Amino acid sequence: MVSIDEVARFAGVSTATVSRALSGRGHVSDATRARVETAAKTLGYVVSSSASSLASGRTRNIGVLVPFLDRWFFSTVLSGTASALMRRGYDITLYNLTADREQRRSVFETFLRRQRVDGVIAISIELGDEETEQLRELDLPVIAIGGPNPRLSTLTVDDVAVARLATEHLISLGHSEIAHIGASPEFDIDFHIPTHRRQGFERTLADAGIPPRPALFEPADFTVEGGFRAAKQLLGRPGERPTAIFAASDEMAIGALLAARELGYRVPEDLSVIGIDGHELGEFFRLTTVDQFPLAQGERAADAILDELEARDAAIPREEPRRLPYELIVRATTARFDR
Amino acid sequence: MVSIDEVARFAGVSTATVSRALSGRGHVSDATRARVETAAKTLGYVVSSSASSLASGRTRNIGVLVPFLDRWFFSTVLSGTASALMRRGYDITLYNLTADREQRRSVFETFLRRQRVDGVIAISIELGDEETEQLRELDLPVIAIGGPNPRLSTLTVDDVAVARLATEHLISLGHSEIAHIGASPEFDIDFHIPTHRRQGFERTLADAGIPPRPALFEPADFTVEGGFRAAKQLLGRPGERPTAIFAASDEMAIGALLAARELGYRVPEDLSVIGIDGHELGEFFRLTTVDQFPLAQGERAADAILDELEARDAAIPREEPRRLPYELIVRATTARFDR
DNA sequence: TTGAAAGCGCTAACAT
DNA sequence: ATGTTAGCGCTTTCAA
Repeated sequence: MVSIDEVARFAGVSTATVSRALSGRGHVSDATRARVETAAKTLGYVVSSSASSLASGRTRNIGVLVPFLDRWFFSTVLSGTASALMRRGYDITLYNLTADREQRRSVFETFLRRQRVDGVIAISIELGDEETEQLRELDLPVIAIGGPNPRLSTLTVDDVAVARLATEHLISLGHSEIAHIGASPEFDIDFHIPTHRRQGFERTLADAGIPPRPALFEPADFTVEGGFRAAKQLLGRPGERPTAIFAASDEMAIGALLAARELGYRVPEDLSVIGIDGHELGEFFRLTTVDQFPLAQGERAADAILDELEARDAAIPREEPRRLPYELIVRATTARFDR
Repeated sequence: MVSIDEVARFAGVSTATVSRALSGRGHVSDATRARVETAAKTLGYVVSSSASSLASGRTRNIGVLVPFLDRWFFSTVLSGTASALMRRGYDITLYNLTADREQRRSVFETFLRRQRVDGVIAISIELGDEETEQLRELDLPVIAIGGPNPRLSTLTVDDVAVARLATEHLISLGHSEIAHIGASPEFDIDFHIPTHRRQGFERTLADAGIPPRPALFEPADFTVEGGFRAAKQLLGRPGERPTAIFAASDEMAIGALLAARELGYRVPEDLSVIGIDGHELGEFFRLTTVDQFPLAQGERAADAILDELEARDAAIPREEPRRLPYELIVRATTARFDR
């Protein structure tokens, strides 16, 4: 492996100058910089990250925490983060927080403390108090997507408002028998997003003067299959039959669509279906949804953390949770209901 | 950040002993080791990865190359890799090779050469000759999933045999009008997997004495939507109508299933459908498939590279491509065809 | 089994 | 604008 000394010798300068020329920190004359760059290129020199990190305290590496790698939403956010970080020359070290408590502890207690990263992005992780504290103690910039968590800088989509928008869309089309597939109240404690969506739904109904109908709520696990099963229950039960289903994720909405078809419902003539997320299959299924632009969320988080890193001297403002955009995308699974 | 000196002082030993006790390299008496461990724990000491890497030349970090982060197959393999590496105390640095040629070059020329990783796992990447060479020049263990590439250690599933198995399944059920949705021959140059699958299909038909029917081949892009469109073509065209469809991926097979339903075909009574991969939705759609266990593939790659790293002294055998297992999973989308 | 000390390859003061 | 040099925090000989 060619080292900085060889480059210095080749270019006829000191190692300090090589370092300055290549890193862009400190002043180097254009002529010298050119010589150094040529030398580095011809010798095939690339800085050793460990030596550089040890000396400078910067790693050019961001740790990214994800709860799942193999679910569409998370891998899409991650994809956005990865490309944005790479564009700016940063590496990304991936920590997949599994259900295994012990392994999860080790991420916070050991992995993240090895001084391998300059900052941390937590993608839609429900952090415990202790974990939040451990993150803060790293004394590194941290950006969390999700939350809001008052103790951390967060990028947050207003899930209550998102659900409100979806619900209002259905109400404005004339629906009042609206079913909801989402989180059951028991989950409230450690998974807030679905709960917020359910709250947005319920409040919007209340605001519109539509009485709550417990029978039109069905819990599910955010998978296609879960949505399918929930919709079968909702549509198959004798008695109160919804004219619209609001699923708390697109994957569940797709499951509901499939269930409706199997039961002989025409969508949207007999039944309207709306989801949340902006899933890649939404277009294919002509699904009406509230898009939350997950790819862009990942990119934003990357940009936010790098901005924070590069403005490290300026007083770090204790930030309000930054709001993430969302948008109603009306496709072909929702329509007017004429009673 | 507490350093090794503080631990040494606290435990009343030298830094060398702390290093030995904590890393497990070299001999330390049990009593001393216990003292050091206590000291480290009470002080909250965690070794600095850059200092350790610089001094030892080992990073405890594996670079993982993936072509896509947001496609089910790749993120599932990655998930397996990530959990296996983490279990063994290794970090993982993620390199997402995008379509951007320039960015892709920079991964090989810069990112991977920063001495940040002890080894590289390449997940289903079609590597160019130059890229293969650059990987070899890193002088690091490299494991590629896919290939086979004679210049690299690979874990390879025999795609020709996989396709043969799927095809034989259909033939054994009495089908002879079998359509294939897969890669068009033009892709042959830089994406081998679908091509191998097509070859396995064609050879098996030939071996069974079934004449090739160009009209029963339809190219698609490995997405649900692509499979849907291809199946619509296949099933909607007047004239030769297949009794079975073999899709080169489960996602395309699911698309085909949806298309068949829309056109009023009953599956499997009127049409059999088989895919490849072992997609998580396969169970839900009752899809017959040839599972290639992507999660396990990722774990295997992780184990393989760590084994190679930890046996670094032993002569590194230039290996045969190691074969990955696959298995026919018969569910409910295939059935006998009685003419 | 343990300690002393020489690096590992850089960066950043400090000088010039 | 450039060079000299003292670390950065470990690991690993080498000696004891």
